[in-house]
Amino acid sequence: MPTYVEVAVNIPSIAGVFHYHLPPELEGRVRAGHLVMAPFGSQTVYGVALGFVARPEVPETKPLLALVDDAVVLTSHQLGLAARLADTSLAPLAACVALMLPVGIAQQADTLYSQGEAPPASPSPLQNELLAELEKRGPLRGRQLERALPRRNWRAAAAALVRQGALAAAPMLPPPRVRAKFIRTAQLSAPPEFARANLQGLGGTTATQARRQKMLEFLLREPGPVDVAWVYAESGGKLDDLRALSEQGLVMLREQEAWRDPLAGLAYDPAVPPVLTPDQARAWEAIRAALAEARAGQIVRPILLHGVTGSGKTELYLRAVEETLQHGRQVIILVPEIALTPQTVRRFLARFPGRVGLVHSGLSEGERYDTWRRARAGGLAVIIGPRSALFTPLPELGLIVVDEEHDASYYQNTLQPYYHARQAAIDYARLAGAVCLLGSATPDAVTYHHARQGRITHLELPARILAHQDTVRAYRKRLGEAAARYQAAGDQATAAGLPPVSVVDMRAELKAGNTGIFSRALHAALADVFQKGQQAILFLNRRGAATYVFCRDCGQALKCPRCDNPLTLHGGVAKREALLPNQAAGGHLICHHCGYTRQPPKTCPNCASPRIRHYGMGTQRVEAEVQALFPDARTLRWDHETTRRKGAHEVILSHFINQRADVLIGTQMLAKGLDLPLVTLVGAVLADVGLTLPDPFAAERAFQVLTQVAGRAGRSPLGGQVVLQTFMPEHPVIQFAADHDFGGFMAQELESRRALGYPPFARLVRLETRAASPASAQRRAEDLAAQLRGWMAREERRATELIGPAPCFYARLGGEYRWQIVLRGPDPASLLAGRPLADWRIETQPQSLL
DNA sequence: AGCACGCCGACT
DNA sequence: GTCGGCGTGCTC
Repeated sequence: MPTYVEVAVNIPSIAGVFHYHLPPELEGRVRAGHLVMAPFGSQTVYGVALGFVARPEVPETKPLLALVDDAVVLTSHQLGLAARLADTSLAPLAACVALMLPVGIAQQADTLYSQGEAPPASPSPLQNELLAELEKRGPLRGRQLERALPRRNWRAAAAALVRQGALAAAPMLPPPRVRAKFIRTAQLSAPPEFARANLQGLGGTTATQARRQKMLEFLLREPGPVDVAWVYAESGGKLDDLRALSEQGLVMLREQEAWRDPLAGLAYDPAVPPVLTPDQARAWEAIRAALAEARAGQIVRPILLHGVTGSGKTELYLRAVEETLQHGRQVIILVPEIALTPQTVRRFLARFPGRVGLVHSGLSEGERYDTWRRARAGGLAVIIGPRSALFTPLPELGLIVVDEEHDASYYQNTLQPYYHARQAAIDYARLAGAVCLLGSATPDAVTYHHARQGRITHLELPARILAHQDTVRAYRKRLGEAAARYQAAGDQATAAGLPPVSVVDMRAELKAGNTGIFSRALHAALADVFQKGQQAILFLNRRGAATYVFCRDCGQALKCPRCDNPLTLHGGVAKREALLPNQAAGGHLICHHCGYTRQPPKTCPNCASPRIRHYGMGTQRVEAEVQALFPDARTLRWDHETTRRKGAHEVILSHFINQRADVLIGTQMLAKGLDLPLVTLVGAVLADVGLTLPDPFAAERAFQVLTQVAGRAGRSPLGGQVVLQTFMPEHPVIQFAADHDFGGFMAQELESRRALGYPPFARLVRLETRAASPASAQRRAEDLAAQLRGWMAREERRATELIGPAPCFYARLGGEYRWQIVLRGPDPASLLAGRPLADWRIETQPQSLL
């Protein structure tokens, strides 16, 4: 009676799991979490053993072919997390398992094509191209042919040729792309006295003799095994010399596994932990207690560490890490994608030298693999990285930190599974018996609500700590300013207020005859900052900017007469003309809720002003304006265009931090947790952009981005100020942001979510389809809506509501037309479990309905 | 993902 | 009559 194994095959789009039996040679060797090779249809694939079953689902099973690696690729907790992710995201289990495999370890199967014996009978042009390609390049894999003949149906052409015998096709499984790296080491193997006695008579010519002598002398100084490359460098010798010494019994040659360490060569100073403020000390007690409870085997609630920018959250992370490490457990620290600057990492490196592993997109495949392997072997105790770092295998996970937990980069929406790393971290911590620590200055509405309800432990750090005493001292010295002008700051931990925010009504500017993009107040503030040699940030909200249509006299955005949703402009004018009078604009206005369409009006329906504009300007435009007004100011742009190059973020940032520019002009990226000491002015060029998007999460996003960007000012004893320019000065989001009133904003936002039935008071599922024509997308959406209504009726789901179908806000993406259906209710995802919806894009925790 | 099977239109 | 388009369904 053979053993049956359940396997998730490494083809992410395959929904099911499959049963195999163990051949005799693998009996007793395979465990859950092992990477195995299995026959699958006509191909051979990699897969992950999930566990054993007593009785296979099918009468005939095939045998597993091989065990790829003796160590498991997924820990038991990771297998649990994969199953949980598959359940909650409705994605195939194989896709969730694939998420946790290091890139390159499990290649996907392919077919190798080579020229056949028989001549092709009347080949088509495509077949000739295919054969010519093989003639030129030799045998090719399917993936290579795909690239050589993109978007052509070469597979059918190839199949016909195979039938004729003009082409040979063989299934193949590429070997894992990454391998451990080995280096050769040398070590003295004889007692030093013996080696010294043998320094003469090492054979060969005098030159050879001298080289080998040098080698021995070097090894006499080095106690342990050393990389042979060093030995060569010291002696001018090579492997033959070492071999000769080895034969004489003087030297031992060995192969040693080497880690490719991305942090090698990064300098840091060990740091001493500072004294905690009373707020920090209180929070720390709660965190320490939770860590102790978790170690005692209790399930502990996640913790929200809620503190304004600069309130000392990072120090608490560091203490929690230290405490966890002291008990022999490991830590994962998730950070937003962009925050992975040396600035962030250095504090952890300084505190835990040699124990920190860094995961990020800039690593080579080999470096990433080695970090993964080292973590799995227990050689790294702290892993820092973006959302994917959550899936680093660790033998005994004790703590997961999610820094800036509200950050949008924790949500994956490009590939299946569509999941939120914050939720995954909470689930994973529970499975692994670890503590999950969430930190933010502006927590997500859902997190915040749960913290208020007690489902998450809520710890607050209300006071700000002054930072950057040293930088500011240097600044004062340089400019010779009287230090007395600033309040004397203590050596450590002095409370500092949040910067004052002024709201500028751009309608009044217009009435006063100022038609420029900067108000008089912002202009004066910029002049002051430049004159003092300080720095400024100009923030431009791009989200929704292109379609924001509003009246420049009364500030009203145009709304749908049927459902009061903001109307959006489609097919409008080119961006550079966006601030010209309306007659230049074409296109039409659409409501994305109900489909209402109209021409852009000539006058404002609210106040009859003819000055209706749609807004659109880029960072280039702002930069040009600054240069025109302040010819001496050095500008620096930080936007999508200037950061496309790898490492560009770091370059721009260090440029600005080192004061090689006076003003940084950028988009959303500016809002991330950057620490820019000399910035004393933040200007939001048009703060209301993004408020009028037809999305239930628009207000929260806009508030977050404004609060975060305002927090960039005044992080030092120099103080600072924020200027928000707006056409809607009375809008609550602008008001709450200006008052730094997170609690007030959230109270109102949650009340409105409750009234309208949005998360956290209901759950949403977003189903999206894409098609080449709008009509076919619409038809598919309507067909599914009918089907969904049928299922809802059959299951008597009266509390579940179907919204739509409607075209998505971003109705065209990559040449395809998008339509969507939204389900809302207590548990709408359960309606879809197990349904045949493979070609639909389904998000169970949508972060936007655009 | 691959690949077979099966059903329709346009070529030798 | 066959080739080849691609829609559907299956792989333990």
